[in-house]
Amino acid sequence: MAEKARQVKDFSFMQSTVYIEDILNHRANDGTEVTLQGWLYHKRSSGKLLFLLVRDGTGIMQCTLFKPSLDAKTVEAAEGLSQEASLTITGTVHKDDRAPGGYELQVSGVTPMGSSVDYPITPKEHGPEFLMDYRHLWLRSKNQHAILRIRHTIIKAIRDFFDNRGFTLVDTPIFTPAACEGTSTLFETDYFDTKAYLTQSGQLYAEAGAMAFGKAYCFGPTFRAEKSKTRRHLTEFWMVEPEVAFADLADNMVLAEQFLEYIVQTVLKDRAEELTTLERDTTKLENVKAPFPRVHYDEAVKILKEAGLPFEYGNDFGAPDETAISEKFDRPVIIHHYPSAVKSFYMKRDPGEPDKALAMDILAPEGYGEIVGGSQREDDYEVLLARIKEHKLPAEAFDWYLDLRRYGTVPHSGFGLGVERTVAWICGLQHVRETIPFARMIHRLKP
RNA sequence: UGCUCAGUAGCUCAAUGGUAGAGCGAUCGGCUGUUAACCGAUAGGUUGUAGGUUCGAGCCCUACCUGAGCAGCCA
Repeated sequence: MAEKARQVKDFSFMQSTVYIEDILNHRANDGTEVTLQGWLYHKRSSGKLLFLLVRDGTGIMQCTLFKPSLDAKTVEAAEGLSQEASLTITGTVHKDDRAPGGYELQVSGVTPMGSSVDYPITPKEHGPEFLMDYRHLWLRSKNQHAILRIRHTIIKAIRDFFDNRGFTLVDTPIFTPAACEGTSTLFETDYFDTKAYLTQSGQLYAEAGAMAFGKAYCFGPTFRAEKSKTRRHLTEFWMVEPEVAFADLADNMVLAEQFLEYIVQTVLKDRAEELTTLERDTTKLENVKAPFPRVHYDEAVKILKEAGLPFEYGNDFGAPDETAISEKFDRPVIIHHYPSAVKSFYMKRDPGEPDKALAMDILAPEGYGEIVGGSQREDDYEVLLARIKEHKLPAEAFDWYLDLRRYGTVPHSGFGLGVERTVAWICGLQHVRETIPFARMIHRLKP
């Protein structure tokens, strides 16, 4: 703890202010006078006592005023504060078990800053639609703090994982000249009198990165214009896509399972408090350790048949199918060798099973569905060109992509992980809309 | 786009076809230890829109608007 305190001190840049987390983490001593700057979270009174709950983004501190021992002006200022009004408050730190967090501030002075009249979000219940309308204010509440801090940790874990393994970050473009996969509906924009589309995947560019750096990854927003209205879909979401030269499907699966294990174990270690706030049952997350079960498509179909689900061999799995399969396992499950017909043009087919692609998806437990999709890529120029034509894609748009096969082609593999679905799963949320600060959905472009 | 459901006070919700209500929030008052405090009072409504049935519609019917859940698409 002392080590941590020193570290924070060294990086401090706010000379005049103490943060609430400093007090709660015992970095400010009992009996010292401090000044906090923050917002009023809640107010309660009991006769001559006034309790102000002040938040500053790092924590919540109960501030206590005994009215008779303060001047009238200070009391008036404190009583005039409403929910989410901003303030500067000075007082003495006291350890008190009756205070939430074990510490409170015995107030000597209050200076109101910005007023807050009729703050829309009250401490009681609200519906999701109302809260999403006030998302810019909803971010101030406790559960949203927990979710977005976990998101922050997941994103940091993603970067650390690849950075520590010698991957190079290759940022891929958001404006693209054509569909990456040719399937999804894309957002179209006017680009100096020609059409450009918002990217639905950085993968093709990440492949160029892998041929340049051996191990590369891209990480950025992606866009899908499908009119999806489910708890698993956003029109704008973040995806990380590693791509590795000389890696085959088996290597790809090992990378993906180690990656997911690292993310989940990092969150369990660094965000235990936030998971408690969200009342997440962490026993199911503790299981997330490699190796994950590997299930061939044919086996997965057998599981569905045994479960009595109506499923036609050769189709891709629907959401209820994915749930049924994932329920059979206590950790994420890797499904591989999907029928080539239901997968993208760039996925290499297995020479031993020509109707199957060297593809793999990872299904998260507890019904959270597909969080990873990946494959070994087609590395043969002629085959890839034929596949582009089969899918009726404009070959001229892919000339640069074909160059990757023309000049020193190698076997290579990669996958994409959806950040919001991962956050929803780890946090145990019902809907991905809370996993990103400002969600974009078919009926939501604001705030 | 299809199926299902919903729309009543600022918010969350009640109200057999028969006088539109509660809790929270707001405002005022009370209480020296509150923990989503508690107690008392006050204000707050064109029941999503338009039409229809009926002596009478928040409730029944039709259309429309808005949104949600599920499906498809996918991460």
